[in-house]
Amino acid sequence: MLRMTNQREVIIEELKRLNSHPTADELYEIVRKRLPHISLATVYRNLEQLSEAGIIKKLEYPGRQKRFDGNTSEHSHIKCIKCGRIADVAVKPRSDLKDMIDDAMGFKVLEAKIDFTGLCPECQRGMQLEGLRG
Amino acid sequence: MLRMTNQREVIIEELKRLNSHPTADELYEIVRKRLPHISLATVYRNLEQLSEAGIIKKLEYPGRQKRFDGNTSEHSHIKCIKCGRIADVAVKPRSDLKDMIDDAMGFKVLEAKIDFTGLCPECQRGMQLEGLRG
DNA sequence: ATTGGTGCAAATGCTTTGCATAAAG
DNA sequence: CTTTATGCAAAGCATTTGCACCAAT
Repeated sequence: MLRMTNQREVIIEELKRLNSHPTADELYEIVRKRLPHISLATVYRNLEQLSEAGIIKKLEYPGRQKRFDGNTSEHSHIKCIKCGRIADVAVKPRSDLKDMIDDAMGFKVLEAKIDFTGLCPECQRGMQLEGLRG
Repeated sequence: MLRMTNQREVIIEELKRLNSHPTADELYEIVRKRLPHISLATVYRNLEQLSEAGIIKKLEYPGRQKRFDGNTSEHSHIKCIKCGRIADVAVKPRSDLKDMIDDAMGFKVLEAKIDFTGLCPECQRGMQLEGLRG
């Protein structure tokens, strides 16, 4: 069973406090302010275990780093193609997406989720500036 | 501009011939039968350039390796959570998914796609066997 | 006392890059 | 001839792991 260590407690606290979706190393930098000797491996191990336990959520998107969410309630995300930032998104009630499949080639469909990508407000501004320059 | 080298030609040919969605190293092993001295780096570089040029498609899913598709026509995929295999999927005509967003937090939505995950026929069988054993 | 957790450094796995040489246009 | 491409080996980056020590139950 999971034991409540100091490290684990601080990792949970800090992640739940944030409403962003940090990567393991971003959270490591935050947690380090309270526990200067914590190891990055500990952060990785805990994020993995805590998401398995359903205490946090692991957001696996294509690209480099995984991101983590302290908010475990059902909600959708949108990811910025430029900076990788992830934001929460409110989605209208919808009919079951799984019904949209006509032919799944013998697969057993376990999950069907909408994957939004876009540009965050910051990167939209950045691109306008680039346009002015050249 | 892209030059047509022997290596590039064989990479395109073999990928378009397949109806699977190989990883870079899987395709490398296939191409190697015709070009034994080709480098894995060449395969990676070409897959990147060819997908930028729209000649093939890069499938970026969470998890370990990227996969590539010689079929560039619009179609959906489903990925097996166990073995990572990707299959094509036929999806019913649907209203614009982008309209499902109520609040995108200021993001400019560029893409909204349905992301299916499931178990491929082989892995379903595998799990039945495991069930009998354990 | 007995697990499970931690810090560290090293290893891993996929992918990218630097560089000298070779081939395409 | 001037790019662009290639092969090789080395580097990169996010993540995982082995191991000796430490701490929670």
